[in-house]
Amino acid sequence: MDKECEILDSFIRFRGLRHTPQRNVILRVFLSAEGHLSVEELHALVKKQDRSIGYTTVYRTMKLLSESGLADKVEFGDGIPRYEHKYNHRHHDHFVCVKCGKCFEVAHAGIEKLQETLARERDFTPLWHTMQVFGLCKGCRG
Amino acid sequence: MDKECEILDSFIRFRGLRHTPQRNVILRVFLSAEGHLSVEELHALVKKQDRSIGYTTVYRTMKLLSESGLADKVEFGDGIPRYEHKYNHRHHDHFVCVKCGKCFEVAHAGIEKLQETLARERDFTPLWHTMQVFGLCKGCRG
DNA sequence: GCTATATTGAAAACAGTTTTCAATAATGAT
DNA sequence: ATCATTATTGAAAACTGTTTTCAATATAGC
Repeated sequence: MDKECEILDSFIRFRGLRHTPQRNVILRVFLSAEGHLSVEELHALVKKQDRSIGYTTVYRTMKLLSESGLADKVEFGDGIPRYEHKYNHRHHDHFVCVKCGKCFEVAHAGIEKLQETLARERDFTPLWHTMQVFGLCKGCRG
Repeated sequence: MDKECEILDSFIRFRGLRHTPQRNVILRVFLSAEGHLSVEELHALVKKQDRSIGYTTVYRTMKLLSESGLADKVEFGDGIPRYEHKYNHRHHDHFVCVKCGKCFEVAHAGIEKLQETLARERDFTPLWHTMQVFGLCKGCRG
């Protein structure tokens, strides 16, 4: 968490932006929360720390965290973007249960390799990718 | 195209819905268009055939085409869902150029296999998946 | 043709996000 | 510390893509 604060810190300095208590609160709340959070969920958590922080500021700050490489915006096809931690987290794909909504993260070098190969065959330079597998988790299959 | 009309036809009958000229026009326009079309783009094409058809009807009809298995809704991360042909088209992944927006379709059995394996290892029953690789195409790399 | 009701298009409502704007607050210079 | 500059904030308004509402219309079965 110290490291992440430092990253935001230098990003803010680099861009000529300013430190604010709101940004600190939002970063802290985001980092201490697990899983994939929508802006709405994040705002609800943030308000528990400081009810005066508006959702506009959460939107703006999450954009900032994305740009600084601390957060990653992911989409699971329900139209609601969510944010997950990015710093110190290897890239992974998502297995989403269509019944309970739970989401498993899967990192596998083979997939990345295969994508690289397919891209190269088509003279395409891959920069990043997203993959979601939708299905039923163990508990929901019965 | 005859086959697709037949599919919509029986889907409409099966569901107790009704045939309308609007639905026919929209299906025809969708089938004769190439690539990945947003509702807005589709509506523009449809209006060339019949200016009285509203965008609401295009939304409703595309939902119908999806449900009947003729169309597939795909998302490329820019927040604008697009539709592509589904009937007689094998599942494929998308390579999207982040500069020019062009989109290549890639079908590869290896990826599906790998996904199956990973899913099974996690006691997860995969139903469908989407994968997008973002990068630079040959022309845009220079 | 007649009836029941699905469909239509326009407008309104809606949801999530972004912009606007006046008030506030952080930063660097003094 | 004080001041001047200007980034930031929160609320409200605007915006965008989509869905719902509703009265008018059109379809399908009798």
